Amino acid sequence: MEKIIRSVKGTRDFYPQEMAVRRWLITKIQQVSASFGYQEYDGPCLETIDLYAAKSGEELVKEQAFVFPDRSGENIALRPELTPTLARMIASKQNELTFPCRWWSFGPFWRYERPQKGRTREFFQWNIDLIGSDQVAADAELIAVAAEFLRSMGVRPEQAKILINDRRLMDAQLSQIGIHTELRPAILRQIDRIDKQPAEVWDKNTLDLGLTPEQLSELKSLLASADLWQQSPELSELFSELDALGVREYAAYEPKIIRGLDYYTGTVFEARDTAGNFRAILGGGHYANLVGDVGGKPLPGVGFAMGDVVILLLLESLGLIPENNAASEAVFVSIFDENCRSTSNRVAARLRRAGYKVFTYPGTEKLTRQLKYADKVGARAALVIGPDEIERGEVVLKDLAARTQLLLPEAELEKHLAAILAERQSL
RNA sequence: GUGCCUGUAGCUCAACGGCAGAGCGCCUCACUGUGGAUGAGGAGGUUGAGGGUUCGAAACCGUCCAGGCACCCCA
Repeated sequence: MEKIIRSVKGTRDFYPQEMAVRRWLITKIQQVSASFGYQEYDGPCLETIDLYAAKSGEELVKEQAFVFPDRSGENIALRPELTPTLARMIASKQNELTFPCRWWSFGPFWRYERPQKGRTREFFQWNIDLIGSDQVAADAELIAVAAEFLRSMGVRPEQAKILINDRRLMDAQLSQIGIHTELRPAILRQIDRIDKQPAEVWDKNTLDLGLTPEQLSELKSLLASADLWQQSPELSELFSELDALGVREYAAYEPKIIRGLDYYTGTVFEARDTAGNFRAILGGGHYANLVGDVGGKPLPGVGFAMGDVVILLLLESLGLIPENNAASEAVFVSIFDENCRSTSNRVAARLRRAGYKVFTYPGTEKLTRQLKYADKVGARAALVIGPDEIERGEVVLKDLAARTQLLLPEAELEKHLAAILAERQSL
């Protein structure tokens, strides 16, 4: 093995094959976002550490952000999430924007974490937010966006579900059990990890937080209550909205969903594969005041984020990633010999101007090699233009997939090419 | 940051203290003005790195690097 300088831990190389998949994912995200009237935006990848100081979970910034001093000594962070940037962008134009804003973004993020399945140090994330509305309808809309996205990827409701809860409901329920206000945040965090710890360990840890055995028992029956949402007017309305939006089948109530980030104040949700093979596909919720820490008038909203890693793992496991190959609709023009090169180039140029994707061979190696090359890179069609064809003004058009070929006048080339490529479209 | 598992040819893996191998892929040829196939040859490894134990290490031991699994946290 030669000494090759290693890539940075937790980063991924996107070769054309992987890049085509990423491009496909971005296209789907763009289409779904636009179909709900959302506009694309982006912020810088570099931010001052101060932006994150007051917001986010503390651990997210202190332990999971890539932070380094720039040449002037200022501490710069590679953005670990987009929400603080969004808050700043909204706050600084708060008086000129028209609310509610519907914004989405897709870009790279970095977190200094231990890489493992579904988690890398550099990842791409779709962020989408509806800002400036406190209505249940806004929460429902974002969940519908998530559901329609899953649908557009070919993921069926029995394969992945959006699990929904409401922090206000949980808070009220904890209060009813008699859990004191100061204790509730810790209990909520504990609820969030109930499926990650063995039952006895979780019980013990929960008791250690200060619950009585009776409260623990009540808490556990609370978390097993699939009908709890019916006690929440907001959730009742939410599920009814989801029904009208045609995405009810993707949604499910789940009292264990809390979400880690502090700024969620109402509806919280995350999408998970029903087989339980992967971590959360996406997560989000309702916040009471996006711009609270950045200054500006209180502004509620709802949004979610989806990383590229888990969704691609899921799609891969479900066989839902299409074959993507940039060359698959391209035409290969072979170069028979030096004397024929100019004719081949002329034909190639003409086809490009007609809108086809056309590539040639750099040298004049024998046809076997050239056609093998065309086949391996996945070209859809190939042309052979030798001395005999040139003399008669003809070309040989090969359908590489069908393994057939036609000898035809050069003038009829476009007509036949269009037929071959149309045939591919219909597959 | 903590614990556990793994690292052998381009890829997937075998060899488990005694000569480092297979399948696939790659290259050449049969092949002539024609790509899936078939056949015949061929190239390719300091066994992740650098130490130790041993007559002898891919294998055993500790260190580092990387990947995976769980925790933490989260997309």
